[in-house]
Amino acid sequence: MSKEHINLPKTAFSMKANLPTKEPSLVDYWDKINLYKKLREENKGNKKFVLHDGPPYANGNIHMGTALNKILKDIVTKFHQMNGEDSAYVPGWDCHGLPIEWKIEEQYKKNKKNKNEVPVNEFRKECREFATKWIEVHKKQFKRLGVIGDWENYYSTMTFDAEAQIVRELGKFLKEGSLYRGYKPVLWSTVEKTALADAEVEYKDHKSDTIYAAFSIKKSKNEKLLNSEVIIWTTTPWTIPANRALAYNENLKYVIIKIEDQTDFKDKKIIVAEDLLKPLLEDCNIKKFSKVLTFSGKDFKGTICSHPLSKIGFDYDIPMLDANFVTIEQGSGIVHCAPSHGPDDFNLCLKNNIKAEETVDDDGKYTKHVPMFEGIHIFKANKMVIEKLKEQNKLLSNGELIHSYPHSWRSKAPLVHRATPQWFISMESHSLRKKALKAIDDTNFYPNKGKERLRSMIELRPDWCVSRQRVWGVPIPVFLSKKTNEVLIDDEVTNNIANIFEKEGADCWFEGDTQKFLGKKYKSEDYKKMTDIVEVWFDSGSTHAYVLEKRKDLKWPASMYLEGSDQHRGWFHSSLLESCGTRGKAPFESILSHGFVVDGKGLKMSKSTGNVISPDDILKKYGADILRIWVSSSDYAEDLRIDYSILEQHAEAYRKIRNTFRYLMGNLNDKFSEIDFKNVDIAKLPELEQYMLHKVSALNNKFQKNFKSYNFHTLYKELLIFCTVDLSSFYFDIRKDSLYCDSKETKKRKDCIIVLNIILDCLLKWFAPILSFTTEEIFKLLNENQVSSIHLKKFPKIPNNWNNEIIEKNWDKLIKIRNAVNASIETKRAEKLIGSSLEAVIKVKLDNDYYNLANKYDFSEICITSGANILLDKTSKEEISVETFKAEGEKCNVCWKIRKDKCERQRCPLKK
RNA sequence: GGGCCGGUAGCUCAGUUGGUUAGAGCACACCCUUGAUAAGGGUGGGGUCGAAAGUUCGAGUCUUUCUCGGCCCA
Repeated sequence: MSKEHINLPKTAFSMKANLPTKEPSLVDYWDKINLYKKLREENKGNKKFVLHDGPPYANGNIHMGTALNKILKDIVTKFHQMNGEDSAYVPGWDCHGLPIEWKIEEQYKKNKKNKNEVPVNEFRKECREFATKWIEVHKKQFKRLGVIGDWENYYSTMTFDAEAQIVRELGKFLKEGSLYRGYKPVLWSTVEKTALADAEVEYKDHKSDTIYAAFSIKKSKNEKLLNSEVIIWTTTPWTIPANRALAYNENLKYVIIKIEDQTDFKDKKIIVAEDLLKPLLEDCNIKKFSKVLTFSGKDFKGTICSHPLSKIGFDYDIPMLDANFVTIEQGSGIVHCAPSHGPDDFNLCLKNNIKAEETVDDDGKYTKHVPMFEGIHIFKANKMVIEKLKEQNKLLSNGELIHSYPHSWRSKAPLVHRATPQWFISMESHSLRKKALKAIDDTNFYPNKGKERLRSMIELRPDWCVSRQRVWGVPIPVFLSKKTNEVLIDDEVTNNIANIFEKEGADCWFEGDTQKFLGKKYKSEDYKKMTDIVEVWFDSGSTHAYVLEKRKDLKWPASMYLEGSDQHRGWFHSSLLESCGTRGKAPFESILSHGFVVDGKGLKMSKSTGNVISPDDILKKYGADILRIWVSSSDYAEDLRIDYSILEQHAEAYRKIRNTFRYLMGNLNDKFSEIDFKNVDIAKLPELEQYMLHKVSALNNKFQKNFKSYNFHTLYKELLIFCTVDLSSFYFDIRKDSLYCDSKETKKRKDCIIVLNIILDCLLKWFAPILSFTTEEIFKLLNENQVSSIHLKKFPKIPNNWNNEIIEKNWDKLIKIRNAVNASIETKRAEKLIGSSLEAVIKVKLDNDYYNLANKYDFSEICITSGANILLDKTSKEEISVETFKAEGEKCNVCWKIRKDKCERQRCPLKK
């Protein structure tokens, strides 16, 4: 019997995927048919779902984190799209800011160019070109991942309309009065000559000089303290010249000891916290001493010291102030305060009417306010300070300490706190904090823990410093009166500036003509133009204003913001504050945050560890669909592990899914016919088919549930299990007989074909948001003449009557019998009695319950054996017991069953 | 250093309000098949639930401490 007489599967859908070569042509196809535009046209008027893209920084190739983020966004967008919503996605880029500026400066250094000699706008132009270049690179890389979006009309923070709107937004804070000019120590880089944002600071080990220095007590209400020296410890000796106060904690106990060693301090009385005496004695190598007095910190009240360098120009009163930030963790229990060089110091001094002044300039050199040290760089001053203290007999000891210290993320240079004039948005003056906390309450978080995370940050954060002393960004559009030094607040001016920016871009701010910004109302010679720029978090925090509000295809607020969990302090945070400050509400209805990509062991990826995998590596080796499976199958609420063995595993799962599709298509001979689900006469189908449709219905319910809660990894797993367990090893295996051997006209086979069509249809749609390439490859094969896309389709609507719990219950039991049969067959197979299950005949003994159900079914079909006997066994204690025998007779060349008589099929070659 | 989150089979994940011998898929091993064939089917092994202590009749689940990892902050 030749094989032409049976219907073997035939399909053009290859088993081997070849994704790395096939996928790029599908990207081209989506471009060619202009898929994004089609999606918008076909969904016009539908309920909008807007996932607002958090702009990646236009700098450098994408990494796994970016890929994860973009794929997740694309999956969410596609799910909503196929759910029947108008799910617009407009990608954007963050362009201003220090990293790009730094890149250009690096190029200058290479070419021996001096930044200060280059006109500002020439420099800005280069920054703009740099960002533009990377946007194009990113665009290609994102599209390669299968991300569908409005790539032609993307947004960026550096377009003229964005720059203009940022000015308008800032103007709202200015007008309201919550934007104020303050004077605060900020973390300052003397290398980049700028204040740094929190996000721009890295903490790493640094070797610092440490000193124990002595401040003589000048005046005290407590006579016992007189003639003693207060000891302070610091890791920044260079701040001693800026010292204006000492801080103690009134809850601590202090002790006066008299030093008896033969040193400069012989016979001197020093004061330290009692709990820190022991380590201090060791550090300072003090062997002989006597305790003079123990007293409470409260006794310091009103005490005035003199500066240790008082005899050489530092003739200040140094008051002792109570502060609870003083602890016994390290040091001496008394902290030296330089209000210009530390936030705690600054606040304490401010409270006590001690003003911070400019003690260090932009470059890190002491100013004229610091006698003796003027012009010296602070990082070179430690030695001098130590020397001078020694000369003045005020240095108890000195040493070195390696500790965690803030550094610039770009230059890696150590940072300092430096008091500078800065622009702040107040958290309190107009209840910004309160509004933001309320807005968090009104937002849905996926996962829920994000809510607490954002809330605790908003609760604690200080006023928002929005100014930077750099050039690549949006200028802070403010004028100060030369006479009064007051800020000019006039809507007309702000709007005028914005309108000019809209036409010319923000570059014109740095050109000579100041009058054009002031208009006719004010004279340029009366006003000073500010040169600070707006920090980039304000730029990106305002995207909702110049993207969501401005574009007709989008909506405000966004349906969702979706970013890595670090953005609780970043974009989620700044967008929330900006929007609450200007609109009183959050610019998002929900926030989805995902964890970080780590290696297979859960460690963070880094060049030095050598565990970095780039998206490009994966695309070349596996293809984007494997990467997309990795994204969907991982729990994004936690960190996501990736390495080649994990990818290999997902590639294996992909092969199973691909083969499931291949089997479906093969048996349909690539002729897919769209079935109208509503019109399926389900009652007329065989029960197995009814059961499969019930499975489809149940899966659909899970699918909907998991999609709505954004539980993609559960959703994917359900789909995968359906393919492997329900289809491949069960339904396909059983129906192989009918599909291959029955003639195409038989009802049984036709009914099966209907179900195969339905399953193919559903699986294709369900998988489309995840396996965007593979489902499109299949869709194109099945619809050769159509200029369409699987991504234009909607999820299937499953009729309610497909759900059939009675059949489910029954078949769960039948499958239990089937499993028992398989186990029995396996024992005979191990004994080498039989090979294929078709060589077996089974005898199944069942208890009453099982028998009443099972005797209506043909178990040779369900278990794929050549014969089956179902018997009632009232005596046995077991519900199910199975015996397997070797089938006797001849093998039918068509159905491969072994039997003594002719089978029911007409083509059976066996004689009667 | 502080805050938050997390650690369940080799991998990805389930494990309801504490309640029988801790589950699934994949991977692995062995067997079968050669009419889904670089496929398919069957059977099976594999976990002191990060560690320790505690609460309890009973802990993967609650408490404490430790440890490892991640993010954020200093």
